[in-house]
Amino acid sequence: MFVVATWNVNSVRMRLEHLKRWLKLRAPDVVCLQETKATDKEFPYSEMEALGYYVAHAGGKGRNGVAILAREPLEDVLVGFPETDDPEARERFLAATVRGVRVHSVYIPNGGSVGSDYFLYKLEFIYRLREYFENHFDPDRDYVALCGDFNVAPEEIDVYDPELLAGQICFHERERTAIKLLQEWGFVDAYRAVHPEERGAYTWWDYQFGAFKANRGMRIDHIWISRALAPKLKDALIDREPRGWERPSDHAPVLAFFEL
DNA sequence: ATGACTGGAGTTTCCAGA
Repeated sequence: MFVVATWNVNSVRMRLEHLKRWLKLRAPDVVCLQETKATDKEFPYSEMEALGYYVAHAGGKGRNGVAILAREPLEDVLVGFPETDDPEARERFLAATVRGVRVHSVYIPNGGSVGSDYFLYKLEFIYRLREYFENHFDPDRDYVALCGDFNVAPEEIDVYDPELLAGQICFHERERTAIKLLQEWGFVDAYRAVHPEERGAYTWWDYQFGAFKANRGMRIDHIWISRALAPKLKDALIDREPRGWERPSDHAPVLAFFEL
């Protein structure tokens, strides 16, 4: 089995013990991390290598930051969108090839408040992702995985209260339209493919309001795979366990299991 | 009705997160 995971750790330095514990527990082959909140210099390379992982990291000071860990060497590492020189994208978009799969660790901007400049940047970022996949891959031939914190819950069943959250950040119609267009390039949502009807399956819960205990959350972290890769998918799950550990990330990891 | 939590920067308070 070839196991691919994604996890927004909300600071790799604050979460280092959780990350190490979880890597030993689940032993995934590939892990995409987001919100490492670390410069490349601050990233704990040696700790990951000690656990048997090769590492690619692209980060900055204090915010953002994405990484890919893999048990095999990472080939053709790409930082940021290849056709633009958006410095922020260099902390939010990282790609590498592992076992013939082109893996992307992406941290789509949160977007701040609906209608702000930052919200427009979020939409633009999603449209640029669509263009990138259009320009570089064929969804019916290439093994592509898009993993990360998308900051968008695609469907009503992906949020705890669709009426309350309609029009709010991460569930606004414009975000959902953009993310749908990205998916229509040729991606299959791994978790939803395995659990098509399941409600209450979330990957993020607010630190406040006892949200995790009450399971008031949103499914905003995803592993999307190209149609070509989809027949190899055997299982997918959201690992709620580390969200219950002491001083956790506010996100839970998502895992997808393949027979390549 | 409002706030309620966390991490980081950098200063003792603010911003961003979602």
